[in-house]
Amino acid sequence: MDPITFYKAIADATRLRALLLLWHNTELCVCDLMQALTESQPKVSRHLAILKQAGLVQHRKQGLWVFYRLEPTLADWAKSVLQQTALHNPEFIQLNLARLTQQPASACC
Amino acid sequence: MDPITFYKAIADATRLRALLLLWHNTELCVCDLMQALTESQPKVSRHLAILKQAGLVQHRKQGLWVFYRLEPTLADWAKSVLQQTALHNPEFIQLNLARLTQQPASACC
DNA sequence: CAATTACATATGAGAAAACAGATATAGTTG
DNA sequence: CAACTATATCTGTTTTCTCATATGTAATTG
Repeated sequence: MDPITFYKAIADATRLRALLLLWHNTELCVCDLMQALTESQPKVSRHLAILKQAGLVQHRKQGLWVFYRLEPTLADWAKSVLQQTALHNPEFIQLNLARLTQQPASACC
Repeated sequence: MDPITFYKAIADATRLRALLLLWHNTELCVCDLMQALTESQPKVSRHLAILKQAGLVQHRKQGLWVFYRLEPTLADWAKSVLQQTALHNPEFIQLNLARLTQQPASACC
């Protein structure tokens, strides 16, 4: 994993929030993320595509919807960076996490 | 330290390389970095200004030249991120480090 | 079963904004 | 004045957003 590719990918609030939500929840569909991030569908979809392109997430299609999760083969140092970020910046995703747990996972679909 | 500010700052090859060089060498002047990075003076200077603006480095003026070092009060998680990056991506700064040690520190000034 | 409708997601186009680089120049210090 | 560093300006590139539309799948209807 090239560090610049990695850092460019996470140097955006929408993308970093999405990643940290996936760090907390292992698997989320696009509509979950739309709700948690309160962002439009095309915006979320596009940013997820960027994360996938960069090799940070993988996706799985199930019927009508698509579930994303962190790329399990992500380099350990990159995982560690995400973990540090998640653990020491709780306020950064607090609201988004709350919006997620208001609804049981994937209740939107 | 806001994570987006931090990651935007390091999501650039020149800036990340400069930071990692400072991680290895504690203190370097602009001309050291110019040599190690083989980049123009205005380019190095401008990127250092961005790093300083983001709170990642501090600088000290001594006579004619300016020495930069990592901001010592940088949040621990951010330091940890830089460390992970430095330790697990040796090839990323290998050449730059070599160019640095060819000359004794600040031999350029 | 065929056709239609509804739904979730992805993508394309175009405009606006942020960014990076080069050259020239300005400060500052000795 | 000479050396080192910072900044201004212009230019070309990259990002990002929004709106509209396409794709693919499920459910419904006749």
